[in-house]
Formats: sequence, structure tokens, C-alpha cells
Amino acid sequence: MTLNSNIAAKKSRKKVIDFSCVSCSNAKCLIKNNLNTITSSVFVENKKTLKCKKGQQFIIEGAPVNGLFFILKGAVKVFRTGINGREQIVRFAKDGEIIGHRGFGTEEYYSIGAIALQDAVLCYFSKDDLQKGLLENPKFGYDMMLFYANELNRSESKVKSISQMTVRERVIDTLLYIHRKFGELNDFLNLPLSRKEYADYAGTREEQVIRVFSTLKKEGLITAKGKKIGIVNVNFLKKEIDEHNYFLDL
DNA sequence: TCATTAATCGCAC
DNA sequence: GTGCGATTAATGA
Repeated sequence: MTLNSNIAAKKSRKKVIDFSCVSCSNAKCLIKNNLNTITSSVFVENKKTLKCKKGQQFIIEGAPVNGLFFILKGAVKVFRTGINGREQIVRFAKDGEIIGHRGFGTEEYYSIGAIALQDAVLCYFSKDDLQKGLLENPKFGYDMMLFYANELNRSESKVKSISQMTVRERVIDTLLYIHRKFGELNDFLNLPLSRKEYADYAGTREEQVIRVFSTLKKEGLITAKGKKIGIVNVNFLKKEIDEHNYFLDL
């Protein structure tokens, strides 16, 4: 199933719910925020919206890049697949974020895959339309640049953390990252992840994550009920990795 | 309820 | 720290 046929199929079969940019309420979306200054009308008209069920992969590694995804709603994970089918989660993304941007411009094929962690709604813009919009609108371009800069910064600090931190620190770092980004709900992190997903992000094995979790639990630093993880004292965890090499990322 | 999937633990390397 | 298998808990049909 290719991306294009997938989108085409959805388009022809489904009746369209109003996901147009004009009536969109996502305040975090770059496009929504710049809508009043984007003159090219084809830009928002050509937008395609697709719904993505939990666990569904919407970007496949190696597939040609035709455009970019913006998350209207939901959470996704972005990853690369290593040699033994081992995943390295590059980042988690939520509402208003952009997926597939690395391939924008020069790259022809996606070097990453993306899977929805929750039911998600995605907005898809073709490369051409996006290019038009960016060239026409400096503010939009600038916002995009900020996003890229941020991404680069985060990615660089992640390299550092993986190469220099111990497993325990990396797991804590991951927990704090999820906490920062998705917050908590009823004392649990507002994004249920499997131990394997924590491991894939922290650059370790599932077993290690389990072991670190159970020590942390014994130490009273976190609580865990199945997939739901609760951080008892964020500052305490922060302090532990502060001493080593930690700085805020997004 | 049963079947499948995920989380743990133990142990060898 | 890592990898594998066995056991147990959780989840979903």
C-alpha cells in the first residue's frame, strides 16, 4: 500500500469532515498561525487530511517524499530501523508538529518511519504547495526555520545523552522528556508507552528499562501501573541527571 | 472466559 | 550491560 493510493482511497471513499485550515482550532500549528498572511489559496485547498488509527504506520522508511505531514491531533513516534530490526526512536511528536521535514527539499526518500501512538488526524501538504507558501511568506519561512533549529538542537543533545549517560540516566531522561512534552494526567504520564518504546528512545533494551523502572519504583521515585508511569517527584529526577550532563530540550 | 500480548525475572554470557 | 527463555500479569475479543 503506497502512501498515494492510501490517501487517494480515503479521499474518494470518505465523506469529508471539516478539517480545513480556516476552521481548524489547533493553535500550535505553524500553518494555522500564518494563515492570514499566506496568500496562495491553493495551499490550503490542496491540503489532504487523513485519519490514522492507533498503531498505523503512515510513513515508511524508504518511501519517496512527496510532502510533509502536520499533526492536527494525536501522538506519533518517529523512528529509524537498525540492523536487527531494532528501532531507534528519533522523537515523539504531538499536535502541531511536523513530520517528515528532514526529507523536505533535497532528499528523495524518507529515512524515517512514523507510527501513530494514538488515533491521530494528520494534515498532508504536497512539497510544491508548501514551497510556494514558504517562498511567498517570510514569516512562515522563519517559523519553519525556528522549528528546524529546535529540532537540530534537540537531536544534538540527544546524541550527547546517548553516548555519555548511563542507562539509568537515559531512562530518567526519557521519562522527563515525555513528562515535559506530554505532561501528566491523574498522576500518570499522559502518553502510554510500552517498555520497549522507552528502550527504543533511550537507546537500550526493554529489559534494562524494566530493571531501571523497578529500582526507581523501589526508591519511591516513580509509580507504575502497567503502561501508565507516574513521576513522583520531577525535580528529584531532574537533579539526578543535572549533575551529569543534561540540558533542556523540547 | 479464553487467547493474545506485555511485563518481569532469572540466569548465562 | 545484553540476550534469551520461562513465568506471570494485563488486556482485549
